[in-house]
Amino acid sequence: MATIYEVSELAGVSLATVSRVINKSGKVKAQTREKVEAAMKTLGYRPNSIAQSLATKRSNSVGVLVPELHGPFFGVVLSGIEDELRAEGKHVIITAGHSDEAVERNSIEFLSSRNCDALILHVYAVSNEYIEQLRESDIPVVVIGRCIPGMENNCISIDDEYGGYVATKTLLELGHRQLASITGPLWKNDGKQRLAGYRRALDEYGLDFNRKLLVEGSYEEASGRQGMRHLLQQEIPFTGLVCANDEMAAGAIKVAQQRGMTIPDDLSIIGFDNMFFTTYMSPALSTVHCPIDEMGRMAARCVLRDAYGRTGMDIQNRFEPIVVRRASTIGHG
Amino acid sequence: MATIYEVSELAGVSLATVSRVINKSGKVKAQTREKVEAAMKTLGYRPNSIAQSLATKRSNSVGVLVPELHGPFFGVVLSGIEDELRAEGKHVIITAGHSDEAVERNSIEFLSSRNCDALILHVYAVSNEYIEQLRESDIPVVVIGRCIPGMENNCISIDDEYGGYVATKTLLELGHRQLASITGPLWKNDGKQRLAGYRRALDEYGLDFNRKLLVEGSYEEASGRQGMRHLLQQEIPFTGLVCANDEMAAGAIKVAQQRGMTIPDDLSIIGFDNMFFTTYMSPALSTVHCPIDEMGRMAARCVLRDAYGRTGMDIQNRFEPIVVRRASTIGHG
DNA sequence: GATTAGAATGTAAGCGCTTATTTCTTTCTC
DNA sequence: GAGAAAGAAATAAGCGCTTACATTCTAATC
Repeated sequence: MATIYEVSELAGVSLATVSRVINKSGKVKAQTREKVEAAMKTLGYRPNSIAQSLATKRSNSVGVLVPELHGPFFGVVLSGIEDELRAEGKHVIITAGHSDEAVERNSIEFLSSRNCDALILHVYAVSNEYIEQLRESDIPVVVIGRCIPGMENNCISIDDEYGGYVATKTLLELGHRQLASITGPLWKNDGKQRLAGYRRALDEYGLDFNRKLLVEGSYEEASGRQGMRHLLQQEIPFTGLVCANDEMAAGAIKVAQQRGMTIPDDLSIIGFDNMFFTTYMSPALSTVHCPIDEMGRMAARCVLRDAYGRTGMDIQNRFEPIVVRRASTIGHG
Repeated sequence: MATIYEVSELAGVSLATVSRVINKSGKVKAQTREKVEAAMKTLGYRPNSIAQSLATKRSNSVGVLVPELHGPFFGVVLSGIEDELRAEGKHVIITAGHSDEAVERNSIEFLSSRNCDALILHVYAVSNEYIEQLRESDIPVVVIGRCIPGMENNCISIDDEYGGYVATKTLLELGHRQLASITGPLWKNDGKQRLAGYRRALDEYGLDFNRKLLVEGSYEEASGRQGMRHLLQQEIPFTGLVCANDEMAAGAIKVAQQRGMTIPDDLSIIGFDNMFFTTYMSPALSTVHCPIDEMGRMAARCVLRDAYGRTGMDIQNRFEPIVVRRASTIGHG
């Protein structure tokens, strides 16, 4: 690969001048610019961005840490991020944290030693303190899916409590009074919040919260199946089921149907996330829509603002989920 | 961030020595190594990998280009790649090519100017020649989902023709004789190949290929719905449907069910890819399994071999799809 | 035509690290 | 204990680029 030196030689100008035309910085006569451009072209020159980074202390890359790369959720987030960042010529370096504290920390160090200009973190295990500390270190950080007090402007989150609330309320308004729920992992903030919303809605309707009609899941389809089996075993009748995400709802439906139940006639079910596959299911799943693509974009914009000094961008930090009613829920009584 | 210089100062040794302990290269007395390590620790030193890259001409990062970041398919591929590469301390830089020639080329240049040590490409629009040329340029390239003659060792692909063939044969063996198909985009190689397999199976059973029972889809769910509507309009009876991917199969099932058909009693449907959501559907979708996670891993291993000189790895370049029978297919006649 | 402000270009010192080469220490042999 | 060989550490030259500062042009002014 040709270097800037060869270009300067061929064009008969100094390194500095070549650099100026590359970066469109400083003044350079049209005529010399053309000479330089011609030389770059004949040499097939492309600036070495590693060298640029070293000299400018900007890597033009932002590190992204998500729990998993596969699965329907994070792809969408990444997609939003990449789109927005790429348009500004920034690179995206990705790693997976696997919701494990050690792996998450390790990934973060990995990314920062790579001189990322900023970090976008969707983490579960690492503490708020750790993140605050990181932020003080110098590198701009934006957090997805968590709202850390004191750094609201750098967090992109969704109101999970409210989501749990409206999901539950939807069933309640349909007349259901005996509800069950398969929650997310309760050590994860979103799982906890969604459950809190569930309970608030029950409270509001003056209904007792029955511990036996609650199972803690893991957000995976298998745990939805398992949870459903467990609920059925209780032999306590229920006509509505609130699941903390769509995959678990899918699992629950599967089990219900295997047991000969008809959804929604025998049981109304609502999920959470509004993943693309919810419409493929039969019945199509009612769920709570989360604008995750949008959240990814917003995270990218925060980075643009904090690390690259862009201004005047529309940034929304907090999102409100909305219910999407489909065929898996129906009126009762 | 502390630099190597500060470390050398604090430890009272030269830069070279510090570098040696960082890289575990060359001989260094245990005693001095400890001094250096202590200094690194008290300074919280982490090597600047940009500078390392510049000096070694290795960026320790590999560029990955996939058609899309969202969607159930590529996340899995990425996951396999990241897993394998990360374990070796390599970074993954991702971009999306959106199956558009200009965007794909642009992405590739973007990645190579970033001094990636290798490229993993899952492209649709760019030509084989372009890739061959790229490869000659100097940077190791591995291609997913395409088998380019002459660079078989750097391609990870699946036998789509065979996949189309066995999918179709599955229905045929179940006794279906009137088949329809919703294909992938026929300008994409995989779409074309799957269709070829479909036709081969028909041939083998001495069945005529009826153009009217063939619709070209786009791999998206909507096009599955549309395709199904179109097929139904032909008013030619068919009892089996082969879809070139699972999403279109989901769309087709949706429409069939809306029209009051029962799957699989009225129509057996088979998909392709074996995406995770196929088991969420009712009936669960029969499909053709493609080991895409595995393919991602293999691509990563090729990179490890070609760019980082690792040896003795198990690498499989060509994969064979296998049918997974579920509830959406049933015997006929 | 001398003066000079401003534009255009050049010079050279880094950015933080690696590594070939050189220099200084040990250790060992006879 | 001299000399050779091996081992440990230091020196210094880059890697390809940016940029503050210095220098040289250019053209406008009187």
